[in-house]
Formats: sequence, structure tokens, C-alpha cells
Amino acid sequence: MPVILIVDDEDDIRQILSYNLKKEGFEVIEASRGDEALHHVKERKPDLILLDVMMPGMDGIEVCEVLKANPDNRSILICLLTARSEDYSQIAGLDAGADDYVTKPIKPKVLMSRVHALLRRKEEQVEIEPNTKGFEINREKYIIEKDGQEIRLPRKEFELLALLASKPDYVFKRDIILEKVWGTDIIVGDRTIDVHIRKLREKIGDQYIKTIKGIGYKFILNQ
Amino acid sequence: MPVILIVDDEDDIRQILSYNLKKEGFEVIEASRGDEALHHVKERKPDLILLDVMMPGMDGIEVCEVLKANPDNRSILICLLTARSEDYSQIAGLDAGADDYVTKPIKPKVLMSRVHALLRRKEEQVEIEPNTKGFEINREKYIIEKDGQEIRLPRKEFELLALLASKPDYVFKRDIILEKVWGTDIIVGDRTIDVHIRKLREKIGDQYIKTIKGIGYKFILNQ
DNA sequence: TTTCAACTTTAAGAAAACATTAAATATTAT
DNA sequence: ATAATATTTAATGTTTTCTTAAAGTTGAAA
Repeated sequence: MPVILIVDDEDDIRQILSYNLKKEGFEVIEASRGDEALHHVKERKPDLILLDVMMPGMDGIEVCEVLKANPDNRSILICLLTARSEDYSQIAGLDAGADDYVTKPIKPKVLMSRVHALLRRKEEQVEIEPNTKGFEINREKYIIEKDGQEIRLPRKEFELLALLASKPDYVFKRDIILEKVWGTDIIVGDRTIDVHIRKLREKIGDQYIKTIKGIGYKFILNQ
Repeated sequence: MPVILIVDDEDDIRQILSYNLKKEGFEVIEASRGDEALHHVKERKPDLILLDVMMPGMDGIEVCEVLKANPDNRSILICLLTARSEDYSQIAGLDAGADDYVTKPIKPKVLMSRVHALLRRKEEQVEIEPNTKGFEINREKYIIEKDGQEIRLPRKEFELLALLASKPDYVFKRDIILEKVWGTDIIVGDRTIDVHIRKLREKIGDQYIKTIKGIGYKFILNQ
């Protein structure tokens, strides 16, 4: 069940949110200040953070920026809680990397609906079967191990290999690769995939990634 | 080719979307109001609806609810077009049964990418895996197995064999083959089919594909 | 049997898809 | 800010796949 971190300096808001989330089976962590939130994230990576913008000390936008600056935290969803009038912060928040925001006063129904929508989106992203004979894929460190040897890969190369290796022998079509690795909002040319495949082959050896002309690529282990 | 219904009260938005969609070969229907959209759906069921949320009269959410209430329309994909600030409607929309949403201002490339992704999702649901005694046709791996032996086929040959083998003993007429394997847009000479049949026979053996002179070809298993 | 449209076969050229390299941009780290 | 990395694009080269053309077969109808 997904873990959700609530960050708000007002006790009663945390309580209401916590109650509602727990009722639906989520695991909830709470923090009343920005730095405390960052600390929690180090301890236990949540799936989603509900983050109040207006807080004494480190505010929500800052927390958001700090978090998203670290690639390991990119995958954590952030939903800002903002007062209706603070419209400037809404924009700043989305720029800071937040995934969504809800205006106060918060209606539990709306928030729950939003939480579900966000998590649904996340789930649609790639799940990786972490190790495949001889290959170990470490999502946290962006490192793969091939026969005990560590190979450090840049993000895109890593995502691409992780995707292909998640289903050995399965052919990933080019458009699927683009969608899963680059996302639907970012449009890159077709050659971009080739170049990344090239780099990967250079690093892990040619024999693992096979081209299926006219379709896409697949990761193979034997033969 | 899929049919897409655009619903937006602004003429220029409809025009831009329409232009881009038509360029990629989609058939486009347009409506400027919610009730008009519902009318169109009755006339001709589209595969996908691009639906503006903010419209005078019946708004997008309502249209969405009405449509999804009717089981006949469940399979129609709905992608909402929403302004960035209308955050509430996004959620309400997903609850109302929309499949995705794109925020305005709309970048044509982004939208096209989404449209393709959505339609693909739909197609994947319907697809059937044909396997036929001794032959295994594996779309996921893009490989066919004959008596346990893997045979790799180029795309057109693969599609052709997959088609014929999907209904053993059924005669596929030449024009049907052209339509299913090559599509309606691409015109190729009749000899092209023959040559592909030749290549297939070379690879899987002559006995499996039988010529029905003047009609077409069929895939047979037992004499 | 003769005829002829329909298919088979082969080979070759065109087109599509991918590979590779280098250079231009972004991004991140120092 | 500067340097180092990473990512993307663009240009060019290579390979594979597709299509066509041309010449040879086949088989059903007249």
C-alpha cells in the first residue's frame, strides 16, 4: 500500500488528512516542518507528499525544490496544499517540480480523488523486475551490475536498459519506449533512441540488445 | 483509420487540432457544443473524443458523464482539454470517466503523442493471439515457433503469416490481405503479395500455405 | 488441346529503418 | 562561473526489408 507523507504546520489539518488517508488504507507519515519532512524522506521514501506551501521556516516550495533536485527523489509525487489566494505560489510550485496542487480549504473528497489520480499515474510508469540473470539493476543508485562488475549509467540509458530488461525477450516498440522512458509530454526524435541504444551496447556488450527492424528492441539473455 | 471527435467552442482550436489529426490520417468530426457532440456520437461512434471542459451550455464534464453512463459508449476514449488553472475539473473529469487530459495551451506534438498512446491502449485490449497446432505466433516477441524452432520474420511476412494462421483453412482474398497487412492508404501491386508468400513458404515450408487461384491464400495444417 | 489470366520465381533497385559519428545543447557538479 | 556529463539533433553510412519488373509455370475454361 502506498506511503503518504503529510507536511503541514497546523495540527488539525494533518489530523483530518491523516484520518481520511488511513481510512482508505494508506500508510501515513507526518511532519510539521520542512526540514523534518526532508529528514523523513531520507528515512523512508514515500510515494506521495502532501505539502503545505505556507509554513514557518522552510516553506513548501523550498522543500519541493530540494527534493526534486535529487534524482533519487524524482519519482516521489508532490501535491501542494495552497490557500486560494496564493496564486503566485501555485505557478512557482509547478515550476519547482510539484505534480499537482489542491487549494485550501481542502475538501476531503476532492483530495482523495486527486491522490488516487496521482498514484494511478505513477503506477502506469514502469515497474522493473530488478535482476535478470547476470544483471542486477539497482533503481536507487542508478547502477547496474553485470557479472559482479558495477556499471554506472546516466539516467536515460539506465531507464532504457531497465525497461528492456524488465521483460526479457519481449519486444518494446519504439513508441512504447518513448512513452515509458521519455514520457508523453517530451517529444524527441527517433534517432535519440538509437543513440542511447548505441551507448548501452558500448557499455554492456552488443549481444544483449537485439534490434527488431520496423518494430523496436528487445533484451535477450541466452543465445 | 480511427475516427476522432473534437468538441470545443473555439473555432481556431478546433481548426488546429483538426489539421494536425487529419495530417496523420485520422478521420475528424467536429462539434462546437456539448449537445451537438452527443448528437454526433449517436450518428457515428468515434474512437476518441477530444473534449473541452469549459464550454457554454453543457460543459465537458457533463458530456463525459452522459456518454459514459451509456454502456454502448464505454469503449469510446475521452481526453479532456483543460486550462491549467481549472484544477478541480481535472479531477472531476477523471471521476466522470475521462481517460486522460491535456492542459491548455495545447502543443500539437504533445497531443498527437497522447492520442496515439490512448488509441494504442485501446487496440491492445482487442488483440487476439493466434496459435495454431505446431505453430506459435508470438506477437510480444515478434517470433514464430514451428515445432519449438524459432523463426524470425520481417514485419510484413510476420503480419501476413499471422493473418493467414489466425483462421486456418479460411481463404483470405487478396484485397482483404492487402487491407489487413498493408492498410488502405498504401497501394502496392498484386505481385507484392506473391513475393511475400514465396518468402514465407521458403522459411516455413511449402505445405502450409495453399494458393486458391483467382481468390487468395489459406493456411492449412493437415493436408 | 489451346489459351490466357493468374500465380511463381528470381533478381535487382528503391525505400525504409537503423547505426554511427560528431557536434550542438542542456544539465549537473565543482 | 566553469568544467564535466548527459542528452539531443543532424548528417552520413549501412543494412535490411519491400517492391517491382520480367520471364517462366500452371491450370481451368473454351
